[in-house]
Amino acid sequence: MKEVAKLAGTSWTVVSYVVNDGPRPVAPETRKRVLEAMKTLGYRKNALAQALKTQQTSTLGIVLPDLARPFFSEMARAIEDAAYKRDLRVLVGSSHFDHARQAAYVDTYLQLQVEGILLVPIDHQVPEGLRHAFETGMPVTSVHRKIDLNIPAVVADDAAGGRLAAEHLLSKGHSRIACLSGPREDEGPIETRTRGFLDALAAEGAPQWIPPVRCSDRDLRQQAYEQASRLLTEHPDVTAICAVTDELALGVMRASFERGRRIGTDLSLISIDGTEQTQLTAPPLTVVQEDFAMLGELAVRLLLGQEPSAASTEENASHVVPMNLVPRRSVHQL
Amino acid sequence: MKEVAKLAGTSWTVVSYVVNDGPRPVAPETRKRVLEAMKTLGYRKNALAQALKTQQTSTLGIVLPDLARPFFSEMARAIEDAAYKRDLRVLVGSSHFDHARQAAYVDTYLQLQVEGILLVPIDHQVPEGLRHAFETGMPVTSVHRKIDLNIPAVVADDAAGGRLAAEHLLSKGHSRIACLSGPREDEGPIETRTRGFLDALAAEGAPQWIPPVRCSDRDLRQQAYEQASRLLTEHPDVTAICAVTDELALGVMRASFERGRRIGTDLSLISIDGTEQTQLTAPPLTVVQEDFAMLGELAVRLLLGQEPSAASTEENASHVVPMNLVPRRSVHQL
DNA sequence: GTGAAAGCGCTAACAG
DNA sequence: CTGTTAGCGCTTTCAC
Repeated sequence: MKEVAKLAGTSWTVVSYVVNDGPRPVAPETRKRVLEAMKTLGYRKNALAQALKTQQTSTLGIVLPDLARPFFSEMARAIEDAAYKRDLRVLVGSSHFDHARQAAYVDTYLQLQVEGILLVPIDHQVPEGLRHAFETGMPVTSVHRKIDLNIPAVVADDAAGGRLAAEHLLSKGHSRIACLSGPREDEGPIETRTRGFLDALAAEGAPQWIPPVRCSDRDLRQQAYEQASRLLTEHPDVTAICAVTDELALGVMRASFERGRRIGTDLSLISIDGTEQTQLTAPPLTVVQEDFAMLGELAVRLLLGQEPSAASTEENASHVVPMNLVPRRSVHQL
Repeated sequence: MKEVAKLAGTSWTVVSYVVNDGPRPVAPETRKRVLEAMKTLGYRKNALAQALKTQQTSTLGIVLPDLARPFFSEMARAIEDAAYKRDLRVLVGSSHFDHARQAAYVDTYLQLQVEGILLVPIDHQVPEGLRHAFETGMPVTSVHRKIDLNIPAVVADDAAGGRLAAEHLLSKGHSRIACLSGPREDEGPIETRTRGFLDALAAEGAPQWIPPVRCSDRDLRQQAYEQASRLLTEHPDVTAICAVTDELALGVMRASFERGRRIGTDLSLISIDGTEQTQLTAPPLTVVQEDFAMLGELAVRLLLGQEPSAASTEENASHVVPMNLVPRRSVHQL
């Protein structure tokens, strides 16, 4: 900067003024000289120094379980897009479902003076250090699952998701409907979806036919396949399956493929998530789709305090983004 | 820091010494007091200030086309993992195949004084500003495709990938083999794979049966499906298809599903990429797999100058990571 | 073993 | 309109 000032024959203050276009006016003449000097020197402001001075890093930190899983990577993209629009950069880290790593990322981000932390938590536990940071003013919002009554959250309407799936299957005349779900938890998206599904079934006077088939967390994708296989053999008369996540649904597709049951023709399948991969399956999957774009948008708005904090309906400041039924080819009329 | 110093009844210098565990020794007694003070005050070092002083941000910048596409998100994860191991944080941005946005990210990262930039380029063009940065000492490496003879790159052995696919199909007795490829380019991974495939076919005395079917970049996934459909109708006697990317392969699966041709039974399919989603298809896809972990690892090593710069075989400092055949269920013996 | 002081590159009073 | 100056929070010589 000094260099630029010298070359332009002025003081660095003025250079700062033109770089930031303020806060004081600069004579057009001077400005031109400065601009020129910047060009020839290839000057680029040091965002670090600027941040140190202004206390504004224009950077967000994201911690999520696994950057390579479609569900999370679509979330990450949505968040990144929302951030980009607002001229914010994002640091991203995968926790790999490891509490220590999750906490480590939170800590680093704190040290880096991010403007806020977006956490897609591993489970309900609040990472070491995050609570304190939040209470002392660091903006924090949890995404996809709530971890604390006070920490704002933006989650999908998982219960409605389950309900939509159930209603859709019912409306197509199914009654022997199975549900493929994840490990039983106390709370969390998986459980909420499952419950929403089951409740809707009951509400429509078609109570659960067989209990939800549970896949354990370890090696989930393999589990999905195995449990689905078991399901199909033990209950050959099942006519429709609701998979609580897309990955689970893919397991069902494989299992039914191997048993010669054609999805969308003699077995219906619906899943909840709606990641892009479900468009590309054979046949394309009917899904209840999470609105990732809105989720991301809302998450950064909430983080930046640009959202009316719709604590109206919820006990805390959490926002709920709607889920939508996207009919494709995997559900047939019975 | 001052606070901590005061509470510990010493000077901030000493606090710095204990925080960094150096460069001067500290009396165990004093150290304990400082540590205590840090705890009670919840002190966390300001990484910005530290970076400003030391000129070390411990941060890498990544720019890639689309964070949500499995191919890139697996790359991103691999890079993130490699970075995490070395205590480096990563900023990530999606260019969305937009040159301006790609350049914008490069520029921001430069301003943020990252220690290096990892670019997964949109095409062969070197983004505005990147070349200059590189030439003035900023570590830069391009990943997945080369953009410049001087800028180090780490790419997969795409030609070998194509060859492996061809050889595998041939070894299973196929001869009416089609190739589903992307838009024709001058160079780049897609083209290299295609060429490798074709060359191997010729080398094995089984020259191309029909020319590669090209999908244009616009709406690639839809194209894959449509072109595959066309291929199957126009050439019903095709017995094996090599899709040059996983996304293309998914299109083939859908098209063949609709035509009642069972993959792995009466139509063989192999694809190149090997993203995780190919394990979950029905049937699981036989693929030529890119070693993302090694790619990421190598990329950051190269970036940090920790790699012997194996310019031996290549004209520039690019590294080539091997590709591996992963036989699954989608290729049948003829 | 400890402390005072300079300075990383920038912003923003505050004078001129 | 422009220039001087004092820090932002930290590291690190250099004296004590």
